[in-house]
Amino acid sequence: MKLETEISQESFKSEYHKLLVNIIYTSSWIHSKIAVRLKPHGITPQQYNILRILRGQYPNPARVQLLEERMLDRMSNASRLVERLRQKGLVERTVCENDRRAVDVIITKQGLSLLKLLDESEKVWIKEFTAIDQSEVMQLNNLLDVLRV
Amino acid sequence: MKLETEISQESFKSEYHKLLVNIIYTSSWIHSKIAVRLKPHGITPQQYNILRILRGQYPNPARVQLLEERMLDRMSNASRLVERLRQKGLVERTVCENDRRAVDVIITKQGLSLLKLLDESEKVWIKEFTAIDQSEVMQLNNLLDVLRV
DNA sequence: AAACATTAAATGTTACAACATATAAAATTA
DNA sequence: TAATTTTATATGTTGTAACATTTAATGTTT
Repeated sequence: MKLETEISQESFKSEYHKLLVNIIYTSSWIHSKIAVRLKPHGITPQQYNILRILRGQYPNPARVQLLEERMLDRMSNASRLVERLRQKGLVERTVCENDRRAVDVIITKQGLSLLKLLDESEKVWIKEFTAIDQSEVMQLNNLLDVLRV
Repeated sequence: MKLETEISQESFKSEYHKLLVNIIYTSSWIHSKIAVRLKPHGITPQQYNILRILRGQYPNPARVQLLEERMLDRMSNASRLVERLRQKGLVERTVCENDRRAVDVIITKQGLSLLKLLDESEKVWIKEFTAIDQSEVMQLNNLLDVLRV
């Protein structure tokens, strides 16, 4: 749907100005759709992001540092997110043997089976995007990569 | 820059999967650039968003409800944002005469001149996006509108 | 008009982002 | 080796998102 309609703004100073708003708006649109899909499973998009990074490393552990580097939103809250996931039994934390400052985080069996469940729901969900075809998606990906210099 | 490099993820299940991540990542990239630009002026991106909506209505006031509808992030925190802006002297709140449940919010002279200042800094900032040309920006805008069915 | 429903805004709660600071362990240097 | 610096993580604080509930005013119904 046209951005102008969705946020009731008649015009933008330029197509560049519109693009910035369009990307932020679309991101928040996608984010909320993902949040709704995750909600019945008791995790948030940020926690989901962490779990997927951990699955990518499995069966090796990942340090908090690595999680921070790969998260979509930069910050130093990874240790708090890990703690919440630990309380839910989805990850385990062990102080690293050779470097006792570091913490090894590993996804549990329970975490892995939750992700498996969510893979299925994602498969169904992603089919919603039928309005846009494969070549247009590739164009979008390329243009976004160009935008971020 | 290529998304895969930026978040150290070698591959995606599909271009569609990549697109979702790409949009969220790019949005957070833009958001943080805006936040940095606003910081010296003591306001946040959300407060900036509210001020611009109010300027669009000026010299008429806007109700909290209208702000909520037009904000990029949906929620019911508009009244708290307005309160923060009021404390900074950037907006004024008056209980509406004909409907005493409603609140009229109007941007102050001080708010308007802050926006004027920020318009200048935006002009400079937006020139950073030279990697992408006008026609590509229009393509991106159209594709994002198509994506959001 | 009194009872009930609706509406506009405010407030409460949990999780998170961004940023600053603290803590403890390891690495480096004097 | 003792002192200093760096590194890895944790914690504290402010502002916000998402969601639920509350409060007060207005509308509607009987």
